[in-house]
Amino acid sequence: MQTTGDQFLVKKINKSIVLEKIRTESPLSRAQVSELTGLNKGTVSALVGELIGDHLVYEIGLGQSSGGRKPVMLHFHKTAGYAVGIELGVTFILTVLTDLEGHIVAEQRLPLDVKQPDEVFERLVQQVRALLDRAPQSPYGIIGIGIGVPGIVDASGTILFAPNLQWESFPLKIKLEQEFGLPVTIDNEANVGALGEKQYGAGQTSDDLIYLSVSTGVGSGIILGGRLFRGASGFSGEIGHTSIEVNGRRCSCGNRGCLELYASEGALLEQAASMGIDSFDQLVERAEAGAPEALQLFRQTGEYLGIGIANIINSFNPGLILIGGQMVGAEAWLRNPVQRVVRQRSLPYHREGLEIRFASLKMHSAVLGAAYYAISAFLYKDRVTL
Amino acid sequence: MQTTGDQFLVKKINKSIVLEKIRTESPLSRAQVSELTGLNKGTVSALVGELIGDHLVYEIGLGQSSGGRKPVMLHFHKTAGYAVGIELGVTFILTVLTDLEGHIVAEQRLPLDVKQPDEVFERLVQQVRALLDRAPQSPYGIIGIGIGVPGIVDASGTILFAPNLQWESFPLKIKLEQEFGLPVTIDNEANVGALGEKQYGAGQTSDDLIYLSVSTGVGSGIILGGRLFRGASGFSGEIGHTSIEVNGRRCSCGNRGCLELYASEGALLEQAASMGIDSFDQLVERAEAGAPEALQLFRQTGEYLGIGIANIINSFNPGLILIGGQMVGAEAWLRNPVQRVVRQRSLPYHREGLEIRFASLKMHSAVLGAAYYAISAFLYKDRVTL
DNA sequence: AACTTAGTTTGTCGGATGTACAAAGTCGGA
DNA sequence: TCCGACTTTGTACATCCGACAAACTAAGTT
Repeated sequence: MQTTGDQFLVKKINKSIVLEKIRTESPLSRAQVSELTGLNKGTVSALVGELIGDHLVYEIGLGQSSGGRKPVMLHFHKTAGYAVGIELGVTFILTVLTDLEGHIVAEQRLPLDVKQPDEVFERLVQQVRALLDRAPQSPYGIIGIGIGVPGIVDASGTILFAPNLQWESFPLKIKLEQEFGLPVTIDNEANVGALGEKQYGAGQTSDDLIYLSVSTGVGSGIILGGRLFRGASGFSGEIGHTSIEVNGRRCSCGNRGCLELYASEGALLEQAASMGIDSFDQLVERAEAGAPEALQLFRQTGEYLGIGIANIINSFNPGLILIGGQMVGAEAWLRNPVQRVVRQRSLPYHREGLEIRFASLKMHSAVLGAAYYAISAFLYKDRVTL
Repeated sequence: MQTTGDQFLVKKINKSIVLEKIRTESPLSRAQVSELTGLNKGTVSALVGELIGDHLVYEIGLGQSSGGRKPVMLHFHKTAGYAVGIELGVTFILTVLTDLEGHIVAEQRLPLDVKQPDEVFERLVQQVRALLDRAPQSPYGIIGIGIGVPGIVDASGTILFAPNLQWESFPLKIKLEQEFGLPVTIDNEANVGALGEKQYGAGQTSDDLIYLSVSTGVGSGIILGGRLFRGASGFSGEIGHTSIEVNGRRCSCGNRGCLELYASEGALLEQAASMGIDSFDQLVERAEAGAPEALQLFRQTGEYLGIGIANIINSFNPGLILIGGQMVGAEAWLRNPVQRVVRQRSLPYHREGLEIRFASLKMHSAVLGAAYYAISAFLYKDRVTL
């Protein structure tokens, strides 16, 4: 039984449209909203009235006249509530408190030296609790918790498998909801990163974008037609485990020649070990100092990354590719080799109108995406998009 | 200015839902439609009344009573109009006339020995004209022409590039519309093939499926969330030109180690040449006779295909992979190697709930998909889906 | 006769729309 | 500087449309 149409549906649609416009393009007057959306002036008036009652919109005062009565300018009420965004990393927990526009009002980073699920969960809870204490008063208070994790998550919010944490079947969503009594949204780190960049970062211009999260491994978040594409079971985007070398090295996943064996932080450090380097930051320092081996290593990584990206371009024909994760720190040395290889290997028509950029939120793509997840779940609870 | 909601939108949505239900699950009574859709009985009555007035639904008579008044059974009026479906191949033009349920009522196949755009276009027009003459009388007559082509098509219906036909920038849609004064829909052969299998063939069960068209090259049609995904500019699905071998052979596309150099009819025939074989059918004959070299060739092709498919699975997490194109003729020898390699190389969670099948419409996937394109454009002109 | 099921009719309700209008401006000319 | 003409903003009100619930008719079964 699918969603059918009735008057309530119509109202939900229109109210969402009005809120969305004000949220993304404020300040706006009622008249401008009517103009921009095509909705009747009276309709806009009524809906804005409700949104003001909902504390989601407020009047900021009079604007400039353009030859007639002065307009009443409307703003999105970004402090009507706050969201918690979490990135559960392999070696850290990053938590932020944001307003409804995704501005960070508090931030905490806790290094992680343990991996046991229950231990980690306890620290996670502590972090969130500390953050909640710092939340300002607001009409709605904390509206939800969003979290990105380094693993595969099913529809019920259970982490099925997180290789780098060595977790299996951990019902994180349910446990967090029980702990805090707040709505919890959870997804793969690459998916929330994609969402973050699309909403607040370098991805705002494109509706068909692929966010590549290049860290220990290579994951991706796929946004098609403006929406996150999760695949049939919610596991889409494991681009790090596509094979680019039929008889390449064996990967822990069972496949051979996986992209992330050649183009990831893990692959990079493995090779850098022979140079006596054991962290990404060290390697970046060397490159900054102009060490040829370091530069060569980055160039090679960029080239492999370009191969993976060309494959994505030919398959998906996205409008934008965003490179994120740890690897954004090496943008200076990666940019050219990536671009060159993509130019060589992708199809000409696909390349037209395509952009390749680096994530602009840097280390915050995922936390902000996670927070936005919670925010959009709150703002558009029963939203219907056409 | 986006689509906003009003009463007309509601009606369009509901009318589409009712028609869709009757079209796909007839015979149904009004009461059953109400039950299945969740729409009020009165609403269904009114909408069915209109659909009957539109000649799209008719009453077939009384059905079985289940303890009360006998229901009036409704049927989709599949002969209210006819659609033309065309597959423009490299060596042939296949045209069909179908009713609105996609049943073929007339079919023509013309071998093509020319490639010049104007020549081909002329023959195409002749074929269509001959088909139109054979169309039965019906309330709507011919409702549209759908066509699948072996190349890249832009949003305006221009064939930008068709390598195997050696065409560039040919405005096929506009020319056909001028010629026949009928609505024309046009898309890549793999995309219409995907649509055909999804609608009438082996893909009816899945909303996230990838149709692999394995013929001279390897293309794909990607259906996500029940809709065809075209990419940012409409060129998605060139999976044949994803690289599976970094330093593999050069491909005409500029890339190296492209999948279709290893797993396509073209690749197969190239290798079969040394056996004195120069057509796909000959190779199949040999395999049927049990010739070890032929069997080995198919096995190898299946293995490479499996590698490409594993990459697709890990990237997209589809619910179903359909193998179509010429290669369906070799299902018997391909099935096992493909399955084996996919089992070895795809991620376990992605493999769960995934099916790999061969296209069930065989050579008709594309024509029927093309016809369905035209049919759905007619039935759901201003449809809005939620 | 009592109960079921199918389908229609009728009145109600919610929400978008168009029109009219009041409020509050701008602007140009005397 | 003042005044009248015109603009723009936002609200009020009557109307229309379509879904819905409930009552009702029709036609069966048990």
